[in-house]
Amino acid sequence: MGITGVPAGWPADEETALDVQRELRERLVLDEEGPAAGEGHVTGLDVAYDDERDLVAAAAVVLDAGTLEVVERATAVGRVSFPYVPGLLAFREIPTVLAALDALAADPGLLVCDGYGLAHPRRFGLASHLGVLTGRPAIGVAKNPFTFAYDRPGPDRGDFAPLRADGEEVGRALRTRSGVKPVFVSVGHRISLDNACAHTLALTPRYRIPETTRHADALCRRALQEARAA
DNA sequence: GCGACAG
DNA sequence: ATCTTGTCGC
Repeated sequence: MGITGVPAGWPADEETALDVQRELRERLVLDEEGPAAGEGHVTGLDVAYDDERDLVAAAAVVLDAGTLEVVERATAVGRVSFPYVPGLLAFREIPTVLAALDALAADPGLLVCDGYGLAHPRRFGLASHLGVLTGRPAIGVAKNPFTFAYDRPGPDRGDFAPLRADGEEVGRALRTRSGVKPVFVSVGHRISLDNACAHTLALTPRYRIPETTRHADALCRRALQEARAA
């Protein structure tokens, strides 16, 4: 396994990235229910950075949606492809994430991203971008509210409050653990918001953060450490 | 113009 | 994201 280079033609400046975002947005599919929660595979994706050494490590962990047991794991190490710019996170994370996904032999099923999908300034966050590029159903589960305002959801697991933008529900602040800060769920591609929330609850039997993300987070950090040593 | 701002 | 020990609580 070598180091994945930044793809030829990958946007290098914000203006170009915004153009690409606008183009890909047209391919977003929002009229599908998506796979049922608890069935098939769910794949967690996450990325760790070392900007000092210009290194990025991504992890993809496939789980059995019913048992939440690990089916397969893959990692990829690459070069930083874009600076962090709120609203353009996908351009920073996607090249290496795609490399990790390509290394999988199993069917990824639903892609679970660490970030947003439709709940995005231009309705095309990381989860939507990755969904369109792979053609797969995808959801975004973020740990922070980004720029969206929301009413405090009820105190129990399963309670939620809409994330609104221009009067429309672009996502939900969903309580995955009673009495604990909610997570922020939004549709990425080819799935409904209700179903995205059902999947998120199915993935959080014990912790606030989905099992998919927890596995991917631990794995990409380990991969980054190994890349530093090499 | 000044902050806020997924990871 | 990342820099970072101990510590309170179930």
